Formats: sequence, structure tokens, C-alpha cells
Amino acid sequence: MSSRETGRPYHHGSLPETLVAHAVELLDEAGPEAVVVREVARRAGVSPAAPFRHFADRAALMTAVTEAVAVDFSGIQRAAVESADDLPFRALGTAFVHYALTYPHRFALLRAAVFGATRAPALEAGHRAFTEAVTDLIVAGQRRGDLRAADPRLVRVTAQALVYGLSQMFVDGYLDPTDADTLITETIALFGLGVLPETHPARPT
Amino acid sequence: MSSRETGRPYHHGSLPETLVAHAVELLDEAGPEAVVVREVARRAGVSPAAPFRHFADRAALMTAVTEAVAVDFSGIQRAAVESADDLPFRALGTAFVHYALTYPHRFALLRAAVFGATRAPALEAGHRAFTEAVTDLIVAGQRRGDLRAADPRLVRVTAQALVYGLSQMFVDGYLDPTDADTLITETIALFGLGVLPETHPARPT
DNA sequence: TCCTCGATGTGATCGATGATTACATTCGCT
DNA sequence: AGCGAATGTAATCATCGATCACATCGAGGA
Repeated sequence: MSSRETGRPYHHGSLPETLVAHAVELLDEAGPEAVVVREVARRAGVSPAAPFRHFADRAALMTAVTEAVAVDFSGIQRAAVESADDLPFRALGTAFVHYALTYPHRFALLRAAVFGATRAPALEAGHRAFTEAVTDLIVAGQRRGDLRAADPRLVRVTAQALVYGLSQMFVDGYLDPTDADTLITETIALFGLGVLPETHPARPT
Repeated sequence: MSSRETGRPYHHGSLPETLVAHAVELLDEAGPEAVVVREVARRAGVSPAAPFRHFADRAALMTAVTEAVAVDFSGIQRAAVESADDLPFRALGTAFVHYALTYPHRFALLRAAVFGATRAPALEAGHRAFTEAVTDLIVAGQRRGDLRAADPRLVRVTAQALVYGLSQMFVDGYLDPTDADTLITETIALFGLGVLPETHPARPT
């Protein structure tokens, strides 16, 4: 029997997961810089040194946080596509922006994780699958005649850039989140039509 | 006469500017987190405490850095518009992305400064002027029949989001900077035409 | 059953950093 | 010339990431 008077046993049992959970908590509360190892440890009820038994350094902890967030995010993205299959692109874009609005602080991490040069290996497969799925959606849309017959990769990258930039503008406070849905819809609609007038012969922009 | 043997006088003379310059240097070299007050002071040849005579805290120094960068950036943006007045939008977008590619680390700061909710007062006027100038460009383009007659504000925001997202994707390493010019051109062209097929009656996306 | 060993948590401590304070030096103004 | 404000310095503190020696616990073999 332990001589400790605390209810908690000496060994936590699932400290890594608990640490990541508390780190995500801190992230959502006050941003990435607020994820301080000591505070994470304090919330988990362990000593400041304990986290280093499971994560080589703070960066490793942040990587784990990012992966956890990315898994959550990709689940939502997948659900968005599956639940609205007649307008999948708008559903995707809307879900993306909504996630950014709901968890603004996670956005910075996701950015680095999803668009970063050095993607965590654990996320590589999921990201690749997601990219292919989107490309397939585009190709299918083009076959149906719903989308312009442009290079699918170009369409995908452009759409990503648009949604991504819009999200960041919301997160940064440049745009009013109140109008989010309206603005998202209008933006995507404009992207569909293009900024050039219909009557205009293909003229460079 | 000074009893100090160093060539430098006790009073630096223009320490704030020098500190900001060295801070920008550090920023460009290794990112925002590398802007460490002590290192900035060291490069300026003053004691670690000296910067605090001119900047309340590190955040204030970073704000000054941001303003300096923003001034530089807005000058380039203005030059881009003036030097290429037949395709001002592409010139603007290209200049924006190029700046992000040339100074990737400045991009994070500019993001907060330009799109941030709490814009530094010193930048507010310039930003407002720039926004109005872009809107005027859009309205003029619409009058000439070069642009679709949509809400100018919507057009502006959408274009900003696109350029902005594209920049970030380059900076994050998601896109290969080698193809930058090609991709920028193609992306803007697609944005002009829209992703919906021409023959398609206005259908929601 | 007991004992050992590896895994996990702790306390002490170090180095770097942001920030403050008391003091020193210099400049500008009268 | 001299005085007060501005500017720079040295010393010091608190916080944080990280390391190390040591304590504690749990699982598997003798």
C-alpha cells in the first residue's frame, strides 16, 4: 500500500493521453503559447518533470497535440462530405471555416500540420487520402458537367487557397464571424461564376 | 570626455531604430521566436536591459517590428499597382505572393497586422487607404466591363482570401515555390473564369 | 511467494529569457 | 556652470524548458 495520502496512485496509468488532453484544453483557452509544459503537468496533477518521461521535449508534446487535433478535424471533414453529397464542395468549405471559427487556436497548428512542408508521418496517409478524395470529387463534378474542365489539381489548390484564406481572415478578426455563413456562401458562389463578366471573351486577368 | 575605452558613446543616439532593424534581421533569419530581446540588444551592442527603455516589453518591440515591415510591404504593394496599371489585380496578387515568398517570416506578422482585429493605429490609415484603393480599382474595372458586376466588397474579400491563402500555402511549403509564377497566373485566371462551366445556367455550388 | 528490473514519477537544479530596480552617465536647457 | 530628464548598466528575480539522481511501482521469472 502506498504511503501517499492522495487518492491518485503514484503511477498515473494514462499520462500521455491526459497530458495531450490538457494541452488541447490550454490551446483552446489561450493559444499555442499558453501550452506551457509546467501548466499541463499541473493540470494533470503530476510534477513538472513528468511530461518529459513521455515527450522528448515541448515540441514533441505539441506534435502530439497537433496530431490529436488533426484527427478530430479530419473526422469532421469526412463527415461533412458524407452528409451532404449533392453540394460536397460547399459542405467541405463551410465545415472548414466553421472549424476554424469554433477552434481558432487550433487553426495555426492545423495549418502547419496540413499545409506544412514537414507533415507528421502519422498524418501523411490521412492527408494524402483526403487530397485524393477531393480531387476525385472534382473529377466527378467535371464528368457530370457541374464543374469547368480545368486541371483538377489547379481547381483543388485554388479552392483550398480560397477556403483557407477566408478561414484565416475570420480567425484573425478581419471578417465578422456573425456573417460567416452568408459570406462563405457568397464567396463560393462568386468563385463558381468567376469575377470576369459572362459576356466577356476569354481575356487574361 | 568619456572614461570608456570603447569607440561607441554611452548614448547610442538612435537605439530604437537600431533595435528594430536588428529585430527584423533576426526575424528574417529564423522567425518570430528568434527575436529575443537579449540577442537584439547584443547585436546593437547594448546591455540586455537597454531595449526596455524604449519598448515597454517584448510585445511592444514586436509591434514596432511589425509596423516597420508593414510600411515596407505597403510601399511594394503601391509600387506594384502603379507600375502595371493594365492588369492591376494580377500585379497586386503577384506582388503579395512574391513578398511572402521572399520574406516568409514576415508573413506571419503581416497577417496579424493587416488582417488582425486589433490593427496598430499607425497602420490603420494606410490599410484603410489601401482597401479603398483596391475597391476603387474593382469598381473601375466593373464600369469598364472588365469585371463582373458583383458586390465590390465581396469581390475584394474573395480575392484577398485567395491571394492570402495561396501565399500561406507557399510559405508553409505546401506548394513548390519554383512554379510560383505559373501557379499564381493560373489560379488568378481560374478565379476570373470561375469553376462552373460557361454553358451552365447559374447553379449553386 | 518473493525478488529483481524496467518503467514511471519526483525533487532539485541548471541555463536562458523577460522584466524590474537602483544606480551611473550623458545630453539639453536655462 | 549646473540641474533635471533621458538613456544606458549591473544586479537581480520569476518563469520556463530541460536534465539528473533518486524514489516508487508493477510485471514477470526463480
